[in-house]
Amino acid sequence: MNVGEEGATGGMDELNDQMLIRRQKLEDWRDEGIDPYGHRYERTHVARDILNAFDELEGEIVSIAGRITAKRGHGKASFADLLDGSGTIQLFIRINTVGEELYTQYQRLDLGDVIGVVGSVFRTRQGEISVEIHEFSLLSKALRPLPEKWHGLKDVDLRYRMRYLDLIANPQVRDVFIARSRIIQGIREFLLKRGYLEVETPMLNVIPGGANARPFVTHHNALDMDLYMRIAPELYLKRLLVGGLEKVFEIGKNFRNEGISTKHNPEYTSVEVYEAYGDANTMMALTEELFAYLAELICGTTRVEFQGNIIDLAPPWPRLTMLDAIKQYAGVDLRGLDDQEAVRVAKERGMEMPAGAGKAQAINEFFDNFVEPNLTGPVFITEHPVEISPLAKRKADDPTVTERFEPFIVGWEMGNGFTELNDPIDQKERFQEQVEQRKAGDDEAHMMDEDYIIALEHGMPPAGGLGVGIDRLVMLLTDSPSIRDVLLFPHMRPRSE
RNA sequence: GAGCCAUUAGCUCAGUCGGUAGAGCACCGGACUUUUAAUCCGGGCGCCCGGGGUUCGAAUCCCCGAUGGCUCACCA
Repeated sequence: MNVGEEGATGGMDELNDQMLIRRQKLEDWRDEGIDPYGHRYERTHVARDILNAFDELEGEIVSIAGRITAKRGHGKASFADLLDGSGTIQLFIRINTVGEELYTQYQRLDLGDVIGVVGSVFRTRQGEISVEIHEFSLLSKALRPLPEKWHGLKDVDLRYRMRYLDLIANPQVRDVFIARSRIIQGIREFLLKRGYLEVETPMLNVIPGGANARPFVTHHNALDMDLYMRIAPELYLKRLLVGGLEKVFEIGKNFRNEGISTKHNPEYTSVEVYEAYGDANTMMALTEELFAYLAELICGTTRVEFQGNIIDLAPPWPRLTMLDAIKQYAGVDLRGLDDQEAVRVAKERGMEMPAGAGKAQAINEFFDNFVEPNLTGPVFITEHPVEISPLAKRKADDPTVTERFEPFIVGWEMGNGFTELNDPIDQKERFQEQVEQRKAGDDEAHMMDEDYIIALEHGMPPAGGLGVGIDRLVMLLTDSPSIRDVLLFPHMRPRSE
């Protein structure tokens, strides 16, 4: 049995009393020659139109449609609430106006039924803008009851598995997903306006690249070969830079075969942006402007409230190198230390360092443990060690670190960007190091991508690149503490037994 | 993967010391022609997450499992 057959549902083969009664009503409609699953319905207005333009519409005949979410009967007159895509409006019906037959049919309607209504706009004694029903059509008979009207649907398991009920019962949930849509639209408009070209690259990869992550494996039957779901679009997008598409971006899903948490879902949405002849600084400026633009768009201000804290996204954001950040938050200066010394200091501070670990790993550990949680931000963390940045260009005056940056806000890494490595020989060596790490058991290390090296060998212009996790951005701008709150259908284990 | 917590009616939740199941909403019957968590009268809901065990007796105690949440780990 799966959830579609239990929980809010009560089972396919076990109909509870309410479901039996609704099925009986379905037959009653059919017996009267009425198809309880109607067809197209011409609407003149949605609920919000009527509420907004009452002065012009008072006394007018309108046609609306939606789901009945409440009924308040008074004998020979009744009220109901009708929920459509724009909101809720009250319905009113009187036996004097519609006659006994239609009134009886109205009384048979259940909460959850979808109806179309033709009626007149008026305001009740209590002052509520309403539509008095002249006639109505049953458009869809609901065979299962709605969640409770006052407390809504609270069970998080049901909210995620049966998101449609969540959307009906909890209006603020709808607002989050409307905001999500506007954010993605905002990103697209922001980039298009600046001359970036939107492209699509493969999600089925022969070699997954562009990130350190375990991929999902799938299989192509006709070719009889395994393929990987992409973990990032990066290497394809940079091939486009080689091809002369100088400013490109892609919005889409990435798939990572990793743990699930309040900040991680196996499939998530990112935007990646590349600009030829730019560098990390170009992309940091772009990031600041983009985030500030989106905050204004969604929140009306760059001062965004997240879980009680105010975060000001107005540019410019401070920049802090990884080593300076560690010095500041951990009180340890790793600058000038060699591998052995750095590892020793890390161990002294209680971090586990695997055999063969060097300064780069020590820096990474210090950063994760002491720095990251403190980065309320916004702040750009820069100059990551070259070992953990295999696609980023080395800093001109220090080849041990890269021209890389990560925007941090509320302690989360919101993205990643750098001056792109366009030296094919250096890139090949970096891949080779990754392959060694893979052999040593790191299944998140990169694979060798010869085809990508060949592309670089044709000459890729110097460029800046940026990736932003859109889900986390939506969390930030909608004050949502869990990634599941911004994914319509977050990944859930199937219900067994 | 580990720890903690949760799972009882369609939904939201109570359930005492282990004595065999309750409330509100929803539903059903009745009253009510401007209510809005409508109101009033009457009614019955159930695989107490699943499986074992202890016990005369288990929603309750013990063990195993499932799903979810949080924290940590993993992970950008």
